[in-house]
Amino acid sequence: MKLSKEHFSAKDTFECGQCFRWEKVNDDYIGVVGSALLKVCEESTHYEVSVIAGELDVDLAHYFDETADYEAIKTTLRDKDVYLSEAVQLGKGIRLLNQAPFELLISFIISSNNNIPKIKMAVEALSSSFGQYIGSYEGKAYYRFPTLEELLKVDLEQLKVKGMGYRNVAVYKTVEKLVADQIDLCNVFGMDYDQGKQFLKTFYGVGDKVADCVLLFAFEKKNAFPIDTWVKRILRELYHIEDSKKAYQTFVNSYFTEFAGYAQQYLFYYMRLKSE
DNA sequence: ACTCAGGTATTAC
DNA sequence: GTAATACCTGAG
Repeated sequence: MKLSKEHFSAKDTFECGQCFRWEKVNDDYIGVVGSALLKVCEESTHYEVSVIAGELDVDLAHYFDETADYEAIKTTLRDKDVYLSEAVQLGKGIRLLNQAPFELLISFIISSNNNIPKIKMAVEALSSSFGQYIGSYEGKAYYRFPTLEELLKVDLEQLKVKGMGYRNVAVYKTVEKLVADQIDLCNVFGMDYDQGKQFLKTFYGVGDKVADCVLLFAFEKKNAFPIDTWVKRILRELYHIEDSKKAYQTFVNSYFTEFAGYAQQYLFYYMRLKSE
C-alpha cells in the first residue's frame, strides 16, 4: 500500500502520542497492527506500507484514515486562528489512526497519570508476556496485543508489568467487567459521542480524558477533544482560559466545533514539540 | 538520594 | 456541585 506524502508523514503520525506500538528502526517505522507486523518505508515520492510478518487482518486504508478529507480539515483549521495555523503547519503529516477498541481501551487506561515511554513499556510487556508471537525483525521479536481471553487468564500481580504501576487494578477490573457483563465494545460504534463517553466512563480507571482518547482513536468520534496536561497548557497560555476544568470544557465545546479531534491532535503535537 | 511526569477515584468541603 | 489529595515507578 502506498501513502501519498501530501497528507502523511511517518514521524508526525507515529510520534504525535496517539499510538504506542510504532517505533523507528533504522530509517523505517515498524509497528504491530492487529495480527501483522508492518513496515512503513519512506520513498522519494511516497511512503510504502508493507507486511513484514503475520497476517493482515485490518483494512489499512481505514487504519490510516484515508477517507478523511485532510485538505478540508487543514484549510478549515488553518483559517481559525494563528496557533492552529502554526500547529497544522508543524504537524501536517499527522493522520488520526483508527485503532482497535480493546487494545486502545487498555492502553489508555495505562496512560492515566503515566508518561509515554512508560506507557509504551507497559504495552510492550503486556504483548510479549501474554500476546501471540508474530515474527522478528532486526533481531527483535514482536507480539500481538493480547486478546480479552488472553488477559482474562492473567492474575492481578502478573498484570503488574514494567511501567504498569498501580494501574494493574484498573486493567484487571476492566477485563473482568467486559467478561462478566458480556460487553461487545463494538457497540460503542453505534452510540453517539455522549452515550459512548458515558458508557466508557463506567469502567474503573476511565475518566473524561481516557474516554475521549478511546472515542477519538478507536471509535471514530472525531469530535472528541481529550484535555490532558499539554492541552491545558495550550488553553491557558495561548487562549488565556482560566485554570478550571469547567472553564476548559466550556471553551473547548464552543470554540473547537468542526474537526475538534483533529484540532486537538495538531495542538497537542505542536505544544510538545515547542516544549522540547 | 532526589526530582519529575502524568489522570482518576476518593475524600472533604 | 467543585477542589484537594493519594496513587506508582522508571529515568535522569
